[in-house]
Amino acid sequence: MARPRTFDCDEVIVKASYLFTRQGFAATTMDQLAATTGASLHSLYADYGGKKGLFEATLKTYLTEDIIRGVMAPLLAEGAGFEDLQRFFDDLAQVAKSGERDASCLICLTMMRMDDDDPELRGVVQAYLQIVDQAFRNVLGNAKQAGAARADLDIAKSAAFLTGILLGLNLYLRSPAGAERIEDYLSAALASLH
Amino acid sequence: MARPRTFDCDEVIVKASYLFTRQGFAATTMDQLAATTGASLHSLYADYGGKKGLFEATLKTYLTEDIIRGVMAPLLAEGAGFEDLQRFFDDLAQVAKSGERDASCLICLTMMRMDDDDPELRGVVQAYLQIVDQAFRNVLGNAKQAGAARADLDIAKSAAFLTGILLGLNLYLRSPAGAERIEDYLSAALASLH
DNA sequence: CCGGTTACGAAACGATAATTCTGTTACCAA
DNA sequence: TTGGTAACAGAATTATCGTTTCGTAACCGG
Repeated sequence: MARPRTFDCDEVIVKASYLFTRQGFAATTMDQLAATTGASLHSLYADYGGKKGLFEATLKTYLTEDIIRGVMAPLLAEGAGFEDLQRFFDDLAQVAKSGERDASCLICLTMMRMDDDDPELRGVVQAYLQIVDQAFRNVLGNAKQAGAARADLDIAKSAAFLTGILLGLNLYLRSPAGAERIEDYLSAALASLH
Repeated sequence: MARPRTFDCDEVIVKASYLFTRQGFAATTMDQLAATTGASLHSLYADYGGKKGLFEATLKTYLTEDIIRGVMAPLLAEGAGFEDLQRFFDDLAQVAKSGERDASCLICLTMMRMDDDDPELRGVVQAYLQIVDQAFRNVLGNAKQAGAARADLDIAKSAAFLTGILLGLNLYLRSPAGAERIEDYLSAALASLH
């Protein structure tokens, strides 16, 4: 009945996510977004209401797809244990070694860049922290039960610790610090749990 | 011989530092800077060449005054030991408890927000990381020598670890995570060194 | 008191970028 | 084929903000 879109809706979010992560919200223009996503400026406004709306949509998709279904999935899985945590950290170290600056997490970037107290963004960040905390609690709880961790391990405290380690990694990745430094950091963090 | 300035040069940097930390570089306007610092727009341009120049001057002053002469001084002092590190972390926890969002470090914010590879900013960030590393190495070295730390403690690795802890704290401070979470994080990090 | 130097204040400029508008084009159901 | 819907392209609009300019005011040595 009508002219079909010449772009893929999912692709828009993926490409936008890339741009926002690389350049940040402020430095990314609507023209760039239109050019990179393949959608027309008009369509972006029609679909998302504006730059902010597009950003929020991107952030939410990033949280569910990349975080929950992606990197965090192995830790959220039932029965995930210490070996999964080890693999998780090894993968992160691998990322650090590859030297990709835009490998850092879009939500962590948002955390650092949020100016005002935007309730929408704040909500996504909070959801992110909750998921991460849940994942670590899961792993630590299983490890404790399996005897892989100290019997006196404080689950809540250690989860908060690991969450902070993840946040620290994000900043480390944006810094001029070398990959060895970051590997040292991660291995020391993980070792402290044993 | 000429009309005297109606503002204090040092004050300009302090106030600018506050604004930049709170809102970030992009979101802070020259008008705000002029209004807050008390200097006229004209004078800001005359003295610093522009927004970027003012930011760089602010960053450098922040590094020397607030970081080197301020928070890091006790750890850089000759003979600084574990008890100084403990106090350092306690102070940070205290900051977290006070709930001041703008307590996070301007240089860490810059790290996260740097878009392009500005050599000027990159230099300051690198200097910051070096100072922090040096401080932690100093403390850890002294602690090891005094027998307060394990004899097999890897100084370089542990310093990289503590640096990451500091970075993580900065992100934690900007997040909606509560103060208890952050206290748990810090105490777990410190405990892991024993 | 005067002249020169410097800072102030406000208005103006120019560029960038978000948003809106308008005319045109592509599809598809009837 | 045709009419209607929806997307496209790009120009126009508007707002924001960094930067510059300019006339005025304040200070101080002589």
